[in-house]
Amino acid sequence: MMTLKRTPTVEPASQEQAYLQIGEVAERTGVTQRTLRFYEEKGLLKPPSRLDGGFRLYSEDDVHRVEQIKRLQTLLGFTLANIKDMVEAEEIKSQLKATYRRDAEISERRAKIRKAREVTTGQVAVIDEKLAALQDMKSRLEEKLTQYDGWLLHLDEQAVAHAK
Amino acid sequence: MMTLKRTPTVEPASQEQAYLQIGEVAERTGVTQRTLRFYEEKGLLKPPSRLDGGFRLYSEDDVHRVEQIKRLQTLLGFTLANIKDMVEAEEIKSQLKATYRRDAEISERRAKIRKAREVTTGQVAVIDEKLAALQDMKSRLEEKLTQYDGWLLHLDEQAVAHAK
DNA sequence: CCTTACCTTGACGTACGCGTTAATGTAGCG
DNA sequence: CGCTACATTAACGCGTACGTCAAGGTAAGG
Repeated sequence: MMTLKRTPTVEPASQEQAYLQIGEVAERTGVTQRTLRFYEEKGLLKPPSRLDGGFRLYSEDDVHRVEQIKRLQTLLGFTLANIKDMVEAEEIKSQLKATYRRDAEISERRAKIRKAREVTTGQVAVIDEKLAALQDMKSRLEEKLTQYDGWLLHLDEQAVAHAK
Repeated sequence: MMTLKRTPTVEPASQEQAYLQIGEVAERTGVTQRTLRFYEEKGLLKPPSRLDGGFRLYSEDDVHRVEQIKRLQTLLGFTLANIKDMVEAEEIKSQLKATYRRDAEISERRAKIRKAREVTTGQVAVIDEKLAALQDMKSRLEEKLTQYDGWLLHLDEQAVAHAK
């Protein structure tokens, strides 16, 4: 009894990344294991490395990725397809860092960066739309609140008039 | 040929509301007729009045309602169930105006208003969360943009160095 | 009365985002 | 070696938000 496998399974060799199994990632991100596999299947998470037995090994970056996805989804209401486009734009960043210093085809690199810039600009535009809509909503709601307060005051007056 | 039923079908008696059939509403709001019936079925739209033949007759208010629903859904990512709660809170406002001047049970009216106030306050809180998340996202993206710009500048320098 | 445009109520179909078994494999403790 | 905790893939299920027929009724012009 009291078996408890509890340790993260893969200790860092010495100063490398601490890898996590799917259960740990699920716990830390608040999503289910099913969801993690689903995201992988849908291309939202790159296929993680595997332990010999086939167990998935995630990095801290993957954890942040998942958190990012969840924010985009639940708070901002993007679809997974949308989010996929966004994270793919992120991939471009990594690609750019990787290809660095092979200075043949500089113009190609410039083009890629420009495209990434355009994508990001579009995302900002979408966000600005949502911000505007939210602020509009908020001011409407605040108007309602002051209206409610006015009514309550009015009722107070009536009550006083009634009591006298 | 050239039959064209085109007129809104129900002319205002003289100064009343101009009522619209479902097709017109669909066109003006950009949703399908199916969606309008679906919203009605789900309680998001109150059952509209009907023409003798059974055809639905919508008011301008209904049109605004639909636009509101669509904003809440597509821009803010609320579910229809959520939105239903919100529009039901709106109903309370109408109810309150209707019941006005039957001053029996003032305290009951006060309670209803307080509850509506609470609901609205909750909605504002949700919106504030989303606003914060969006602003966070936006600043991240803007950081990325300046990073891209930096890279482009860097590439320019390299190109110059290469050309000299 | 016929045609045409517009509407009605079912009712089944579909895409998305996972949930939930089922059947099975693996890692480590005792 | 066996137990147990944890993992794997495959596949069917489900709630949401409609799409898409099907079969037919209605309004108005010709």
